[in-house]
This record gives sequence, structure tokens and C-alpha cells, in this order.
Amino acid sequence: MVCKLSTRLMNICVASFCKVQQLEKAEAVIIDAIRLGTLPDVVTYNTLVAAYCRFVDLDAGYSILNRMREADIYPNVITYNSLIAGASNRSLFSRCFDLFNEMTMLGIPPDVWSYNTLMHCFFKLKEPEEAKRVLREKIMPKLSPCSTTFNTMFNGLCKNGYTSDALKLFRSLKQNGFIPQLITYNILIDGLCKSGRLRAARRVLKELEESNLEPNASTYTTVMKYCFRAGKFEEGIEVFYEMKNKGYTYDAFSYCTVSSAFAKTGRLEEAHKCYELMIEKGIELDIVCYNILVNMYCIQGRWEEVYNLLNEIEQAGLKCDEYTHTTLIDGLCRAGNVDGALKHLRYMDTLGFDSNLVAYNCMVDRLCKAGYINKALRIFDTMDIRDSITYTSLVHNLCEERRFLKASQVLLVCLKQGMKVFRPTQRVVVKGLHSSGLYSEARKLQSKIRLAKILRS
DNA sequence: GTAGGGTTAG
Repeated sequence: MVCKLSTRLMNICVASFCKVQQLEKAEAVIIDAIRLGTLPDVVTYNTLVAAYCRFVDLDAGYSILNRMREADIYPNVITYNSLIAGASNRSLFSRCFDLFNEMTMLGIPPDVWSYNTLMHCFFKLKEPEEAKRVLREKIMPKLSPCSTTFNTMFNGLCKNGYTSDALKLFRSLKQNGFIPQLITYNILIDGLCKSGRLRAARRVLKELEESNLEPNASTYTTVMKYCFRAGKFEEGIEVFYEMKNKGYTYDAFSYCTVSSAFAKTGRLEEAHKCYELMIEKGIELDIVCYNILVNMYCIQGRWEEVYNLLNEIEQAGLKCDEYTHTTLIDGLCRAGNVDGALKHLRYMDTLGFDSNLVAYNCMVDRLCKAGYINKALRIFDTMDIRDSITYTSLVHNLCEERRFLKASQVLLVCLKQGMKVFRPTQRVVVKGLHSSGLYSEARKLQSKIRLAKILRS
């Protein structure tokens, strides 16, 4: 006997397959259901739109929208929210705004979820004022903000350098009855750590521990990362074991954090062990996991394995990102293969990444250290964008070569552009000028350093 | 259907 499948049951099946990324099986369920006389509804299509946006690409999601239209089913706010989220996650911001216009033109009013995503987009575009305007003019008057609205706000403020504002907002909301979630605490702890306010971060962590919430893997990973970044390696490892003792499961994030720290401190065997455990546990390696592994093999000079990994990344359907290429360039430089690194840097230029500043910085520093300081200076001259790391590294290396006059010139350009050079490096230049008898040059530099300091404060 | 943690350079 053939039974008609209820729409609800079909949707549950479709959702289950979508959740585990088995889109073909989800589509097969729909085909079978149609054959048995059950037609997909807006929920079915929305499930597919979300899954295709998430696991395939935005166009795949959009093609489901066309299928909906052909089936005479009207998209709703959920359909558009999924598409907007898909565009936002891929940083296709103009597509987000287009989709927003499209839904409004179709008479589908955006809801608080739509505006939350819009706020998130503005924050990612480094336009915090626009994000605040969305909250003030769109969400507050007509809709009520939800916990995600505030979490998006906290996160956006922190990521845009307004950690104090985020903390202030948190305090005032809390006084007015706002109940923070675990994610709220995690956002603030990370933001405070990132801006160097470790004491404030610890206070928020204490608040979290005193609330009825339990820290999770994300909280631990954040704390661990900042231990490593602050050079407190053993402390970070302690956090890792504390996490284990408390029965938390490690995910790709925590393994990546700790294995990268192992690799940096030369404990490569333990770093590799993390990967064995990850694979044993069935954790799928994403591009970040691969990047750390590439770095490990580079450090060890295991080039055949590096190139095998690059193939493996493609075979897994992943794409090498700016970190992969930069890691490779740095590794090649460190191994003394300057030509190979330069070739790869040029190749990276052709790939159209938003930024390859770090790769250039690696090149400049490693070229200097390998004794090719003039080659490094030539690359430095071709750079359109430089940051304080570019300058610090070049100035430092020029001093090592006792080329204090050139170091002073580079440092002056840097200060003129309002950028900082690591303070001990500045002192080495002044001292070097003195020891070389270039007294007036030293005085000039010192007064410029002082001036820059005043202008910054 | 929206929000958080992991990877590169001085």
C-alpha cells in the first residue's frame, strides 16, 4: 500500500537531511513526496533556500527562489532572511542591500531578524554609525529588539574598536533588567581581551561564573588563545586540560588554538597529536585546520607533505585562502627559497585577495634576515599599503645592519603617516645615530618621535 | 532564518 506523506512529515525529513548537509537526499524526499501526491510548501522551500545558501552558494539559494515562483509559492520574510544571511556570510554586502530592496518592493516587510543581519552587515563594513541607525530608526520604533539584536550590537562595537561603548551598553542594559546569555559574555570577554583590557575581561568572566550560566568551549578557547598570545604558554595548556577535566568536548576551534600554540613553541609532536585526535573523533578539517597543518609542515621543512596538503585541500572541496598562501610564502622564505616565495607572492597578487599585506610583510622581514636587505627595500617601495609591522620590521633590520640613517628615514615616513613603530626599535635608531656621530639627525628624529607621541594622545 | 571562539608577519 502506498501512503500519502503528510507535508509536515516531508518537511521534517527534508530538514533532517539539510541539517547534515545531504541536500541530494533532501531533494529525493521531495521527489518521492510529489510522486505520492504531497506538494512542497513554503516551509519546504525555505528549508532548501537556507541549506543551499549555507552549504553551496548564494546563487544556488536564489535558484530555489525561482523554483518556488514556478510552483506558485510566494516567498516570505524567512525566505529573504536566509538569502540575506547567505550574502552577509559571504561578505556580498551589495547583494544584501539588493535583497532588502527586493523584499520591500514585493511588499514583504523585514522583521527584527532581517534588521539584525543588516546591522551585522554595517558592522562588517566598518560602518558602526549606520548599524546604530538601524537599531534606532528601524528596530526600536516598530519592532522589539531581541537578545540577538543586542549581541550583534556588542559584537559589532567590539570588532570596530568600541569595546568601552559595548561594556557601557552592557552595564546599562543589565541595570535595566537585560539578562545576558552565554554568548553575550563570550563576545565581551573576547572583545576586552583583544583590546588588551585583560583585567576587565577577567571581571566579566567572574560575572559569568557567578551567574547561573556555565562557560563553554567557546569561552575556554578565547581565554586559552589570550594566554598563548600573552606568552603564558603553560597557563594556556592548563586551561586546555581544565576544559578536559570538566568534561567539555573539544571542537575544531579548541584543537586549532592549542595545536598552533604547540607548533609555535616547537612542540610539533604534540601539535600533530592534536590532529590525530581530531581525525579520530571525526571532526572534519576546514581551511583553518589545514592552514595550521601547512604551517607545521613548513616549519619542519616537509615540503612534499606541504604540497600534498594543498592537493588535499582542493580534493576536500575547500579553497586556499590568504592565510594558506601567506603561510606558504613565509615558509618558503624561512627555508631560504626567496625566489620561490617571490613567485608565489606574485601569484597571490593575481588571485585577487582583498589584502596580502601580511605576505608582503613576511617577505620584507625574511628577505632582510636572509641578507637581501636591498631586495627587501625594493619590495617595500612597491607596496601600496603598509602598516606598523612593515615599518617596525624594516627599521629593526636596517639597525641590525647598522644602516641607521636609512632606518631613521624610514621611521620618519612612518611617523608622518601616523603609524607607530615598536618603541624599543625607535630607541635603537636614536642610539645608533648617536654612535655613528649623526647627532643633528638624532635630535631631529627624537623631536619628531616626541611630536608624534603628543599628536596621538 | 540572525549573534560568539580557532590559522600568517614585527
